[in-house]
Amino acid sequence: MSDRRVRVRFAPSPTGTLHIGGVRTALYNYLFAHKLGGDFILRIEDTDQNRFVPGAEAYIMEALNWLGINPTESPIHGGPHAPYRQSERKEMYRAYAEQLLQSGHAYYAFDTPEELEDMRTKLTAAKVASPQYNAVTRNSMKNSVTLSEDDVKRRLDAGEPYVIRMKLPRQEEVRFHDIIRGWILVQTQNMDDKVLFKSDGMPTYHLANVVDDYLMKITHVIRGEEWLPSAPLHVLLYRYLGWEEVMPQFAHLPLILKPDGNGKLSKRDGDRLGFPVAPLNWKDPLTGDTTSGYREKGYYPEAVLNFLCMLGWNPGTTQEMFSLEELIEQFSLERVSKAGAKFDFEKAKWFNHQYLLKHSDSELASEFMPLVQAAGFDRSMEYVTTVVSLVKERANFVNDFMEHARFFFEAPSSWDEATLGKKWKPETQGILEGWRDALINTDDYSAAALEAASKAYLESIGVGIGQVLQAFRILITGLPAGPSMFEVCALLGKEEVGARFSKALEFTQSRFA
RNA sequence: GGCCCGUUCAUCUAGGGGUUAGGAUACAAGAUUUUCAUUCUUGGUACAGGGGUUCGAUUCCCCUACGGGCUACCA
Repeated sequence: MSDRRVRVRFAPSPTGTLHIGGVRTALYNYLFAHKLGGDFILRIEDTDQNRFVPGAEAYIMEALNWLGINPTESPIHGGPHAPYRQSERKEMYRAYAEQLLQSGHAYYAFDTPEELEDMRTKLTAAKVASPQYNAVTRNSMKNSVTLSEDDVKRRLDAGEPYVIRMKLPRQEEVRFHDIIRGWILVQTQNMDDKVLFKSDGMPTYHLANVVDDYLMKITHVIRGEEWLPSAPLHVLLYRYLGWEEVMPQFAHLPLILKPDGNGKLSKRDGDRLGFPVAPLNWKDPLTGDTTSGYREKGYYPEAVLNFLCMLGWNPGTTQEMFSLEELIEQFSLERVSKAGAKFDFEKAKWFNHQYLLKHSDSELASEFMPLVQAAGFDRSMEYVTTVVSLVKERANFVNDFMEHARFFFEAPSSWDEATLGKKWKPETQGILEGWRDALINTDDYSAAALEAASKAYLESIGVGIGQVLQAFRILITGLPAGPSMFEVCALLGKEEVGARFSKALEFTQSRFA
């Protein structure tokens, strides 16, 4: 067992978007596999035909690809254990259910949904602590434990719908080791005879999962904590199938919780709180519901990975910024924390800002250029590069650039009157008109020269720059804050500065005179 | 309700029998930028509660509280 090649799998159901918690599970699997030189497998768990959503599988593939954590084996990459969709493996599960039937660890059950409902309501009414289909109650239900062999055969031959249930011992302790949580003990009296094989001929998660992990030679099962309660069942399945020797090791990850209130993070929280909980935009083809994604919001995949990884894991040092390569090198399941983590959207933005700042101005300009063009502006790459260098500090996303930089592309159509009014004094109009003239008469349009010319002018009339700088800014950009005004004017050029000045001064004249 | 898992600053977390309980984000103050942002400095707030064990518990054990997950012919 210990010398087996490490093989892990990410096994989502194609029921909609990939939730951000699922992305983290995929990431941890990926990191673990690469750290140990093993294989990372994507298996699509689509045994529930009712929940199948077209496009969901492609979405998962695209998301993993965007993040750069591609599997080595998958439905589209193929691999030695294909197929990797459970619906296409349907025929394989039957034999294992039969094996369990043979060895007495499973039985046929013919109960209708109404009968099951009945059983549960009766037990609840009788104040039974946990109503379940188990070693006690199965004796009063319609199954191959209570029915005669002939009766069972007759029903099967007649094509009566049935399921195959696991036959759990009445009282037995199941213990297994979880890499993150240590030893877990559960009594079979608290578990029930789970359905392994559904009446539609499909296995349930439990059977399919164990069979596939065995067949695909999975060595470590790294999955969300929501699976912890059924892990003992899986352990028993390995035992009854005779595979205990090669049973994978388990690692149940803590959940990602809502930033406010209680409960695990859900798709709805994203819309409610205004941040994405999915990697990519998604529109449900059935309901038409849309979910926004990190990619479209403007996040870098590296930032998402970095942020997600730190939610529930840490390297034991103070390092926070990690490349994928560094994560692979440093990751270990032992350092995954046990408690659920509340999602911190502010920190996610901070991470993106850090990654944004790591890009060079020319890289950022290339990223920003399509948005510039989409807004209908035609500027050189050189111009855009300078713009980007002036606004990048105050943006978390390239998508935010335009909001800070619009005035570099077109003259303001309005001016921040509230702020202007506060700063405005009777003499302001004259001071600014003089400033305009000074700048119009300057030929050297470097930021340094403009600063020198401006200061010389203001000094000559005995005015401190602080008294009029903000008004100046608003006249040129429309906004009360932004990059250095001398840099702004240098980039805009004499003609544009003069034009903006004149137009704005007309406005202030009529507005404040 | 039952079963299982968990609980260190507002949030993510480090630490793990003897520490001024550390870092990051957020927040606040100051410096720089005569703007904003960046950057720098500083600041405040945390071991859920109660019992043990121990010379000594945030750290180990038990109980309680709280939080979370599961409790389907869903995964």
